[in-house]
Amino acid sequence: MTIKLHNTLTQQKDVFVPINPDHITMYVCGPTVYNFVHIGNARPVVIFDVLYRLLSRHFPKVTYARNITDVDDKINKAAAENNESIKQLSSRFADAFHEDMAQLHTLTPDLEPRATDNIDAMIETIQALIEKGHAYEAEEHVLFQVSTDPNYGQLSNRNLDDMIAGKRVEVEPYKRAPGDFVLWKPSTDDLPGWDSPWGRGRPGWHIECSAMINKHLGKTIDIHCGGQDLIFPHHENEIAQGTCCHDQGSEKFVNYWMHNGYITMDGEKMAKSVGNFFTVRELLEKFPGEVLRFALLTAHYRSPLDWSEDTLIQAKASLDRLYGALRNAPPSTTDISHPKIDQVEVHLKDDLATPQALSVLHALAGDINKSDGEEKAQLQLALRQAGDHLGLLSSNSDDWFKWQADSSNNEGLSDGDIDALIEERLQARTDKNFARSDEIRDELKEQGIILEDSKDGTRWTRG
RNA sequence: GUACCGAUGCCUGAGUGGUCUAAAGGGGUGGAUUGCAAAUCCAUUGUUCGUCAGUUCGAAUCUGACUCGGUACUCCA
Repeated sequence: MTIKLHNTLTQQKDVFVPINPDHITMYVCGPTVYNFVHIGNARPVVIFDVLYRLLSRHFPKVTYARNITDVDDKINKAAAENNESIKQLSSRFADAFHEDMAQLHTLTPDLEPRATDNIDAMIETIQALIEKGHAYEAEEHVLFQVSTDPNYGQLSNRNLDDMIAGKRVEVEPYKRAPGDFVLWKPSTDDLPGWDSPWGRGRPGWHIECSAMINKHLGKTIDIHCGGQDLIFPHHENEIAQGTCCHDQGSEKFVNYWMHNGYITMDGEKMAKSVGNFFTVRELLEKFPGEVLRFALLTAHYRSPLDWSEDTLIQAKASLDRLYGALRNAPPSTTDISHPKIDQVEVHLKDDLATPQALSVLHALAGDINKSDGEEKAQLQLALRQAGDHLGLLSSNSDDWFKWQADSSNNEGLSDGDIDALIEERLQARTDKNFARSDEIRDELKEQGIILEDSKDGTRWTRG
């Protein structure tokens, strides 16, 4: 019954014990919206969507928050280049992000706070940190003084002495110690800024999450998720801010920290800065979103997942098999119980073991293909429901097999063209004119259309 | 320098002391089915888990060394 989650704080799988079983709180670090997201950015969104679905099945209320960072130096730069406001730029890419994530069948978070809507909360948090002696002003900046937090380094399992200060980036001269990080920084007139007790400026990167969690979810939340690359410094700094701003500095900020592994390309981390990435948008031109989602779930979320064309081809083939088992399934929304649905749940409750959960889906598909009648119908319902636990198999199976890349341009045969040719072929077959019949089938195959004859007629698939 | 992760069969990818003669899918091969196909079903393929030592009655799983690759200490999911 218990749910186990890998907690970066303890570096092991822990039994999930909620703060309040009647209301779970989870927060996922969302995108900085200055361009289209790549498939690596999509991984946490899909993975923690599975977590959200799981928690929602086991607890009466789950509040899932995912922020949108809409002020940041990369945004400022991009907006300036386009000669538009950061609001215009960030809104456009936030919309694009929502569209892309919808294609991946992810559920909408309950809250989606934006940084620029929460500047006041950030200023309050910074003020509290100054009052409690954890932050100081220097040259119009406000900095967090890391040495005042004895627990600093707890999440990333490192101590300041072991880190080589300024190894890769120059240490600013106004810092008291190299590890101190910016809470607030001044803006010149040409940059976005907000009035504050320290002059016109803008927030540092880490403060928004701490402040928004505090404001929207509470002092201590159950689960905080994100990519591994956020462990340090982002999440380490969030903990420092999020605990030190409270009266009881020892109050926990987050009970369970979950981090997903990287998507790699030829073994190397996919990253915008490296340039080795595919945007979700371009991948969606070639494959249905569900294929991307499935591919992201084939590996365990903490393992690296190497991305290639073959990854998608194999994911598509697997989904074809599952949807094949659902063909001619009776429409129904009835909740049913089946041991294999329970098996899926058992795997998901074990730190989101999605690969094992997917293997159960395949077992169900095999059962379906070997059964018929009422038993088959029941098994199909079970597969639909098991798939729903993973956010999969919600499409109509006929639509699935007729999915067409680039449906906007009219290259290739329309559904009507195909049906007409099948009609002609049927007549040829009735006449035992197999030469003509096979000719039509070969023509269609040239166009990527695969035919399947059965006693109930001929159906087709875009391969 | 410090901290950390990975290396599994043709491919993707589970498995962290015995039920592993390694899940599941993809791929290959043979058979059933089909006018022929496709889909489906059945069978089959891979004694093998980076290397070398060790612990153990027993290791893919634990320990040590090594090799290779990657990550963090910059922005990053």
